[in-house]
Amino acid sequence: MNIGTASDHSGLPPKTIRYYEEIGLIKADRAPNGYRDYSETHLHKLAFLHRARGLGFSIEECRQLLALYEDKSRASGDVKELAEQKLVEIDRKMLELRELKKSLGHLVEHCHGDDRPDCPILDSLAEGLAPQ
Amino acid sequence: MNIGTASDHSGLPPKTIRYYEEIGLIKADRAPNGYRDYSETHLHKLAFLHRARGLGFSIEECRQLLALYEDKSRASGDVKELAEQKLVEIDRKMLELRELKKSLGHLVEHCHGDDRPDCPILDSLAEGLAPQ
DNA sequence: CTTGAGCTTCCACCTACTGGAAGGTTTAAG
DNA sequence: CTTAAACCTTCCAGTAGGTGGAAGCTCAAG
Repeated sequence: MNIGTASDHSGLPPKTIRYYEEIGLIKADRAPNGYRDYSETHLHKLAFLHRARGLGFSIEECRQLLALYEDKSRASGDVKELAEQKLVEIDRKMLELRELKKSLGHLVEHCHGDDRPDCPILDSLAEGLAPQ
Repeated sequence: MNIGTASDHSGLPPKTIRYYEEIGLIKADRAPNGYRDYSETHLHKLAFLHRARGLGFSIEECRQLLALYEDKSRASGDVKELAEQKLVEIDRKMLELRELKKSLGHLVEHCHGDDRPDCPILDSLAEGLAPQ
């Protein structure tokens, strides 16, 4: 499948997919005409990259995460350790999202678009910090 | 409080804090000696920025999110709409994190660092895609 | 067989930092 | 008091991760 279709399915712009190939993150096959050719497996990896990057994982982290899915890495105990470390990081991100959501939800509830002058937002922003 | 202390409390490197000031994202007061001076409110915003950036929100999105907490924005109905739109995005990110976690958890469970050649990872990666 | 969409590479530009130099300030030790 | 470490300042260059656009090739439709 061509890069445009792969783009549609993965959510990544063609430019970005080419860039990822350029930096050795994910290499496409080539059709006889020179066009990049993507398989379902490629699609999965691209969609995975889209998700992971959108969640704040760096390219290097994505490279590690992708390595987890490659045969050569699966034989090593380091891999499991890396995955577990990423799981901890994911839990932290989920917690942060919950806090962010709480802050914003608070805003939506209490500052409902009229001229009410009081806003408890900074309080909820303060989550986890010393009180003012 | 000085930039170093603000850095310790917010988790953002001093360089990044200065950069955020340079692009007009968050402006510090100045002490008589010319040093930047941060209040608790500044700290909250910096910690908020740290969280939001780490979760994949762009600088421009962070600028919008910060605007939600400023008086001038609170009088507008657009603000509520923006916040609700961000809430949808946060829910999506949480869902994606759960999927990512499922994939990785699967890996940790089934590929336990020995030489087992079979791995169901690409299946769980395929979450939401057409089957291979 | 031409027109347009889609692909290729290459190069420049953009965003979001990050490192380092050069120099002023504050703190703590001698 | 002074000197050294650990701050802080600005400025400038470099890096990471794309993104836009030009020039040119390819493919499917009319």
